[in-house]
Amino acid sequence: MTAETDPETNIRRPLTKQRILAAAVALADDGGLDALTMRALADALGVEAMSLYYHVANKEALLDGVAEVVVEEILENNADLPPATGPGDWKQAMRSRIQGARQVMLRHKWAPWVLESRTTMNGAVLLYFHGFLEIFRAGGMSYDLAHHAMHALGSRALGFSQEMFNPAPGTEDEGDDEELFAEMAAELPLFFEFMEAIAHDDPDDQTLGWCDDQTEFEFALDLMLDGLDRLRQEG
Amino acid sequence: MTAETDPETNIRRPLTKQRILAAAVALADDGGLDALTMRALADALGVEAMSLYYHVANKEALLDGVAEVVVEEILENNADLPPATGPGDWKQAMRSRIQGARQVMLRHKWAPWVLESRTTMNGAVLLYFHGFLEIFRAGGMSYDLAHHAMHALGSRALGFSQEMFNPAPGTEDEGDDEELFAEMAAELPLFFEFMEAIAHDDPDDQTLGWCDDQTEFEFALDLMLDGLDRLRQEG
DNA sequence: AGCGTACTTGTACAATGTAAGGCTGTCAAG
DNA sequence: CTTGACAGCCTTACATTGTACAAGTACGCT
Repeated sequence: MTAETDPETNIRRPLTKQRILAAAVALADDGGLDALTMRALADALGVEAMSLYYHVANKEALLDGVAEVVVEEILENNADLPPATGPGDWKQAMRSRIQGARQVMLRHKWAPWVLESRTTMNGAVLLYFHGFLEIFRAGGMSYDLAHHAMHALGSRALGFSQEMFNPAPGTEDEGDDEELFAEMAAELPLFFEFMEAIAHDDPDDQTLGWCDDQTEFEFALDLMLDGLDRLRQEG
Repeated sequence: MTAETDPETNIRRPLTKQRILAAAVALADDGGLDALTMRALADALGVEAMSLYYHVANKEALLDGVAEVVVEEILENNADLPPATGPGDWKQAMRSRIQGARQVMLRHKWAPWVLESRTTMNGAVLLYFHGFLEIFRAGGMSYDLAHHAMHALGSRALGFSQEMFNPAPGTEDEGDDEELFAEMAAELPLFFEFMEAIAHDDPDDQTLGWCDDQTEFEFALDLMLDGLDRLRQEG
């Protein structure tokens, strides 16, 4: 099976890094990160595994590329958002961009893991954060506060809050936790009441894991933004 | 090489799950997570790889166990901390426990990755969060607010803020980022000023990655705690 | 036609997790 | 003491993965 000619159009369509990355995203979208192996990716492109290595140094580099594609998707997604004009709307400007990022994460539920496993930045990320910087400045923050703010937001700035103990996306093994809860509730009195009180279901699919639904995400986000705004006012 | 008898004491020391987990932690401590393979672990215990499977279902189960050991270490580490007595000191009680957790994370820099990759909870985690629940209640929070608070704190509750783009612990590939920064600074005007303004070195080894030094951690932590306290007062 | 460059493939290997079944020592019951 | 059963450990083997290496193929240029 050679990939020189596309069987449909019969036109030669050489492999490119872009095509590879796009295929990688698609592969992960249906099948999860585990499905993204070099062989499977090559297969999806009608090519042998080793062919990928001409365009991509190794798998880490591939994931770096995938991460960049995802952030670029955020940038496109947010392209139409109005800029911040001053201290009055910096918070709203941040909020809408972060929500935009979150939309992209909901499209690619594996993306948080890829992003968190990257060790180096890339152009898209820098651009993305540069946008935040503009907003912080428009809001009248010092560089120092802006810097703290970015770190404080952490992964939330990219639209997700990587919580621990998320049942793997796709699989339904939440049952294990339920068991444990029931078991411990007897010994840990508060937990019983607690579990009763907070029982909340999640009808829509706005979840990125255990309890990380839209509501929780926004709660924490606003907590941060409000806190930052207060610090900003204090100078 | 059979493991029946310990060469030193010449006493038979059977494998146990505890010994395996302890060895796993030690292995990861020097060598990182990559060094924690079933074969290497078996080697460290003077045993064959497959012997581990009698005590541990598979590698996922091993990591589950390791995660639990780490949280148990936090619990021990925090055992002596005074309880919260009321609304006046709930924040301090939280703060000291989270700092305690952070100490443990600094001892096991690989632990954040293990914890974040777990999909199910365990007894130790439940105990740990139960302690928080007691504090929240002592502080006069509603269960609902307590619940939000836990999620908002997220991984910070366990002593780390898993930021993106952390140079891998051990390796020094921060250079890549520096390059990128320099490259983009020309096009992104704000960044130049920004980088100048925030340049901060990190003499002590209190870091868990890129900029996640003690200062940043505490900044975000206090932002959250202060915000929560405000919500608490508002009822 | 021939040649060099850009791209692709075939083959092969090492590292890893783990399935399946065999070996061995210990200990209780006969 | 013998016998059997079982807990604990090992041997062998295999599938999956990333990727080194070298040889192959197509295509533009002279």
